[in-house]
Amino acid sequence: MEVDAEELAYFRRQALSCWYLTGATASGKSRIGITLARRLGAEIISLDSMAVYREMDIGTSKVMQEDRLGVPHHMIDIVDPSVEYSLAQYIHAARNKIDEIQLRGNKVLFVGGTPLYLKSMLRGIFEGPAADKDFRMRLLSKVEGRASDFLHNLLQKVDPDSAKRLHPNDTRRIVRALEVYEITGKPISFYQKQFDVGTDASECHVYVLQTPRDILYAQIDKRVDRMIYDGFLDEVKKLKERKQPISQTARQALGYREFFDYLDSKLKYGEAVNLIKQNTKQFSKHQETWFKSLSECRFTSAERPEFDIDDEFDENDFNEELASVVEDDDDVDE
RNA sequence: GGGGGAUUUCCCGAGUGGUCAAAGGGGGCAGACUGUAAAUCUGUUGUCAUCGACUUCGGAGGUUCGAAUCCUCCAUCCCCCA
Repeated sequence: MEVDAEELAYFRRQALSCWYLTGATASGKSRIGITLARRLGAEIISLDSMAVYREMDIGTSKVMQEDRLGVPHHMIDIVDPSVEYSLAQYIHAARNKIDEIQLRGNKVLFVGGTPLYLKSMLRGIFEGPAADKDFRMRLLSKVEGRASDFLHNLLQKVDPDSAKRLHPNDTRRIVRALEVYEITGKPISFYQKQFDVGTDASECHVYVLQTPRDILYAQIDKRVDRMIYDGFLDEVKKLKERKQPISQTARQALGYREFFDYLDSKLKYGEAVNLIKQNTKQFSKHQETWFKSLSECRFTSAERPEFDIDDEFDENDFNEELASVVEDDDDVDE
């Protein structure tokens, strides 16, 4: 369970050999990504915590096969919605994909907007224990009727560093920290600290598409309306009617959780739709905060993206092709 | 036409004489974040400003040392009786 420095270095090198295209939701990553991938001769690995789920297409804005213009996409539709997919599973699978693609002689372009996955790809993940449901149940059953800082106090005893770092109300992280300590005998802070060192943006290819807030918000509204027009609610109904219920993780995806609440009569239809828009905007802000905090990121306008590609890359060709792709996309008939 | 109830800071909503720039929630703004992450958690949110000062609780007056809170009139909305 020790962190192997050599292994860490290997994965860093591997991660930095890839390209990354990210940005807030609805900033146009997918379209630009396909064009960029073609320029680079890259295959795309989706960097998205929800696109891994099958049967969740509309609400996750998956790029459908016919729109991929021949660029292979990976890490999409790889698990059943009943599965609790996790960060670590993603990272392990993505690393294998990188090897696979590079062995084929292709480059790798990550495209997606899950910032935690981005950070974990770039900086690594510790080989800690998986979530332990039983442990968590046992722990939480002890909490009943205790003071609100009960868990925090427990953590204070075994892992003061983490206790200091975590707010007493941050139950989720406190539980995880206790869990790691319980299983490994070592504080989670011991494992985590080596991943706080970033790489300078000039040494990697991590591009963040930026859109002015008001424009982005308008795009979000438009996109949500489009999803609904495309049958988003039916998609959610089907998920609700499955014999095998969808996982907690999948259920909390934006748009899905609001429509589930609508279907459970906890929200009126209009309320649900407005909430989807609002929550999506909040999410985009959250993403923005993440990107700002990562030293690896280079920011470029989503309107006219610029990438640092040396070999015979023609910016004009790129923009032209990009324009044609975007055009195809936007014909929303009522 | 008569009787009753409302009007609070961006929104909802507490507050019935001082401890009120005004609870709580939402939204906004900012931040954290490594096995649930499209999740979760935190800070902040009248104005200017260092203490502090100034302007706010539909409007206008009044009572009081002191009012979002009491009185009068006006405006708007709601309910009940005609």
